[in-house]
Amino acid sequence: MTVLNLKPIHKNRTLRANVAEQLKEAIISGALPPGTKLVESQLSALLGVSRGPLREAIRQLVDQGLVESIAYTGTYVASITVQAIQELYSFRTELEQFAFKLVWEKRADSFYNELDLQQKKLTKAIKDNDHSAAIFEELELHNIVYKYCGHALLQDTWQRLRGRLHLYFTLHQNAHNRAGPKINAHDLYVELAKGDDLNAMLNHVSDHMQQGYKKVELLVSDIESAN
Amino acid sequence: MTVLNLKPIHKNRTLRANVAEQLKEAIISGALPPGTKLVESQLSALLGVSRGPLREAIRQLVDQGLVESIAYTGTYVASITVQAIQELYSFRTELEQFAFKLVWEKRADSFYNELDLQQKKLTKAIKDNDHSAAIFEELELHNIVYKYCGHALLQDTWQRLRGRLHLYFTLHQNAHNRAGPKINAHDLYVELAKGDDLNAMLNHVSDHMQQGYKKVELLVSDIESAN
DNA sequence: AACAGTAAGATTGTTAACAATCTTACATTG
DNA sequence: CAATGTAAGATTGTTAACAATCTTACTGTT
Repeated sequence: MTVLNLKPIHKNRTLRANVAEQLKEAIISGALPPGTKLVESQLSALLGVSRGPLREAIRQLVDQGLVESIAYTGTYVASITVQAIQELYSFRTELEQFAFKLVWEKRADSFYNELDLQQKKLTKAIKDNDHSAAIFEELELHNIVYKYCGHALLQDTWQRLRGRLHLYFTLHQNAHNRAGPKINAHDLYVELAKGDDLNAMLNHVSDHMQQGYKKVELLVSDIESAN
Repeated sequence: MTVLNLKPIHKNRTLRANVAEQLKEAIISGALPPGTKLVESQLSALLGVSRGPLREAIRQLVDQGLVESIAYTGTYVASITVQAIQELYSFRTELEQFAFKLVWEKRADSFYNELDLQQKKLTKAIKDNDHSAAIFEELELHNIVYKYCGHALLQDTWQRLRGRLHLYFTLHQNAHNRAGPKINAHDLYVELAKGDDLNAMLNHVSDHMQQGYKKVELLVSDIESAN
């Protein structure tokens, strides 16, 4: 039999999964801002779904840290705190450094090609002024190293953070009305990821994250002044 | 008003939470071995609970990696694979090193005291030949650094791994019919955690984890030979 | 005998009604 | 008027019946 490339079947067909996907999208796109109360009866009516699968979907988002739940009281889109942002960035630094350490000796052409391809997608989104796409493509670029390092647990953990990270980016962008990723911000990242100096890469990850944090720091001041 | 020390109220009172707790206990204690099919109707009857909250509890365990779910087909207690064990140990090494880096400058008497206290509990459990308690107390000892490092996201991630780790320990113990943690295995760990040499601590964490992995390696061969 | 088709049973997914809890507004009391 | 008690409404938690899907065993065909 010749090689047969079949597309994966979308076994996403449970309502629970669809609802979770839509809710997540609504949150990370900023349509449901932090603090918004998620009333089950309203949402289930809105989505044309009963409360059972909706509740299961909400629980999933709780586990991803995108919503917070208080028993018998309500679930709310997760609020942003200074500490949460700091933690996310510091933790993410560790994860991505670990990922590069793992992937370093395993890198191959497919890895390099995907980096280049993804960088092009990111650049295009920025040039097109498509802020929303730019955020997605930036996360996709960082996703590559996790995908290739072959560590399922690490990738899982990264995916869990990714939603919150996306939300922060979106909020920052909405608050300051432009300012997606800069056009050349990832040139060095890709360069080093294809290069021979692991330590340089690790240091850059650290720097890159700190720069990212500085960017979101503006959001932090907004939050503090809002209290 | 004088200082008022009230115990936290057990807001664990939703069935979902209670069921999740009991199911988790049943799994990590080995009562429900890997591969066991969790039939909702059976479990709900057994627990005297309807399927709604039971399903929500099961979803929670899925997110913790303790059970695996296939839509319309069934949920099963997570199987053990060599890769999963390796990943867990390598990832845990990174997490705990990060935790020690964070806590190092913040350490205070309460931290040292808790280490000593917990080491005593662990030693007692081992002396009493209470294997199950020894596993718990060992995990509690490692839990301390996560508790004191003040990084909620890190602690959360650790908690998520802890269940699976507990399960591996239990399985290993059941398979080889003794061999909880050795009586002095954590002396150096506590010593270094109270000492002044961060690098020595980080190296020891790495060694300690590798020793732990070696121990569970026996379990690995059991798995492989079972296939 | 091997294979495809099919129907019965079991199990998960979903729904809608019911129960428990919380919040809010209002009345009561000192 | 402040503080406490109370009742109404809203919302989450729970249940049990119904629908969709999968598995398995059986039948028939080649």
